[in-house]
Amino acid sequence: MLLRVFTPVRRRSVSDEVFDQLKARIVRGEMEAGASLPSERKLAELLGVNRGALREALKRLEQARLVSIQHGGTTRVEAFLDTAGMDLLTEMLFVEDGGIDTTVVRSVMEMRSALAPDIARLAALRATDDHKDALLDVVGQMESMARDRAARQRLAMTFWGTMVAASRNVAYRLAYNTLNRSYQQFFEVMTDVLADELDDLAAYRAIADAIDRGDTASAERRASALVSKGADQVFGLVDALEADTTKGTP
Amino acid sequence: MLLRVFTPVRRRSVSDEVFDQLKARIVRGEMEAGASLPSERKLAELLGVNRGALREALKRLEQARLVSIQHGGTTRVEAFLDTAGMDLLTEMLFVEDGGIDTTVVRSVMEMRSALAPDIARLAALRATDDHKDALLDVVGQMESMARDRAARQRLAMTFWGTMVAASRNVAYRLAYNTLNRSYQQFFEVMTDVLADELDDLAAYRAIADAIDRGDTASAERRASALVSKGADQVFGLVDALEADTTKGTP
DNA sequence: AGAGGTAAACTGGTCATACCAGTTGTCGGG
DNA sequence: CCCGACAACTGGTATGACCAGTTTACCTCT
Repeated sequence: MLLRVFTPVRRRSVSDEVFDQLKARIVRGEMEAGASLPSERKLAELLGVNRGALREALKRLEQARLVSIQHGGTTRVEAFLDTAGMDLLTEMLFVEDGGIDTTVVRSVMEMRSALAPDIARLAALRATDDHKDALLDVVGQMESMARDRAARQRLAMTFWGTMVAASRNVAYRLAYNTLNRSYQQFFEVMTDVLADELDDLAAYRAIADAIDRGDTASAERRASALVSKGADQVFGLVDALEADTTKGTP
Repeated sequence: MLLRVFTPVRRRSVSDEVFDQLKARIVRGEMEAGASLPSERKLAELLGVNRGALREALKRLEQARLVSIQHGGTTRVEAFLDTAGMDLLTEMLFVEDGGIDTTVVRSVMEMRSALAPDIARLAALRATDDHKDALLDVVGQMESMARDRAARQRLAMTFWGTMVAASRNVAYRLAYNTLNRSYQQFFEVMTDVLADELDDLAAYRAIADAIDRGDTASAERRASALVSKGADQVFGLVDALEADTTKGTP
């Protein structure tokens, strides 16, 4: 962790700031779906920014399908649960006061559990020799770092990244990019939470071997078992957190 | 189809046009990853647009993670397969001359097949009474339109939308929004392609019933069987298309 | 009084221009 | 040869004007 003592100063531009602020307000339900935003001129004045900077933010909100803009009409808030894409997951992970939304964490882990087995199956079906070599190599590295779980965690990310590439499924690959991004926000915490999964070196080896010999059934089964370990741990954790929360606010 | 005789004139703004053009060029590989774009001033002049309009497009490309912008530095093309989100699927579906990319279609259907069973399982686990009623109602409507497949296809979309909502998994819900959007671009074609699936009214009924009584195993199994029907048809079609293509260009 | 149409007053969309704020490279002095 | 200051880039922000749609209110005609 010595590498991260100094957090890089992230200079945030005005339009980024505006985008994040409006996005947060919409996702937290402070502006209900269907409601009209103030006109660009008024909103820019309210926020104390230039109209151009505001427009950059609004166009991005439109692309994220959080608002819909109509030339001549007003800009309205969308029902984002029915329109937005997975990119919103990282925003929804956090609740107002810095806490995390356990239902979102559970959702992400459920999706991971559903996708990983099929990714492994397809990888066994379609992996090129390069992919196979890369997988076996990564697993070898993991085995050589049996005592450093955090290092293996980073290698596991490489492992799954290679798996997704080997599956040759572009939908999985793009979904993985987004899921991975939300995962990285909890990277340090996950080192302990996913201990059972990360310590199961035999499973990673078995998956790589199965893919190497094109054994789809075995790859699928082993991958399912592996990610279930981490998922079960996370489910237990979020269940406990939810029990605490409901108990704490009677 | 009488309702759609007149296609609404979709006035496209300058910044939308620029965004689409640059996005297409990047996705088609005409600008390789890591390459620098011309400066905003030059690019605006090349495109014949104002710098502000160009910036709106560039900020959207950055949000889609197709480019990375650095204050003071140059704007560079990203390796979008490793960065972009699922929203890019709709763009990648189409190849330069208007044809479709069969590998993308296959990817989407594979993802659908992987997610649908788990969505059904979770729906059986978590559906509220309102969700159950809505599902049973939709299935009832489908059964009453046994002869109009296109109408049932629209109802099937409602069915799955309700299923996803009932699963209470926000990751599935957001992914569904994106997948559904790409699906709707082929809506008319799919009426025939998915005939086997859409005609299996008993399956929809079985799933709704299983969810109504909280039978997770049955819901999962029936959903898996149902979507497999459509997937198999699509796989057969794209396999044939690919065989034609490779044969046509020796 | 009601229906119709027209104009004014909104809304977002585009533009030109200037300047601020970073980064990069170059050139001169130590 | 090293190093620091200064151009000359780059993107970021701001102002103000005008274009292009939509909505509304009012006025006219039936």
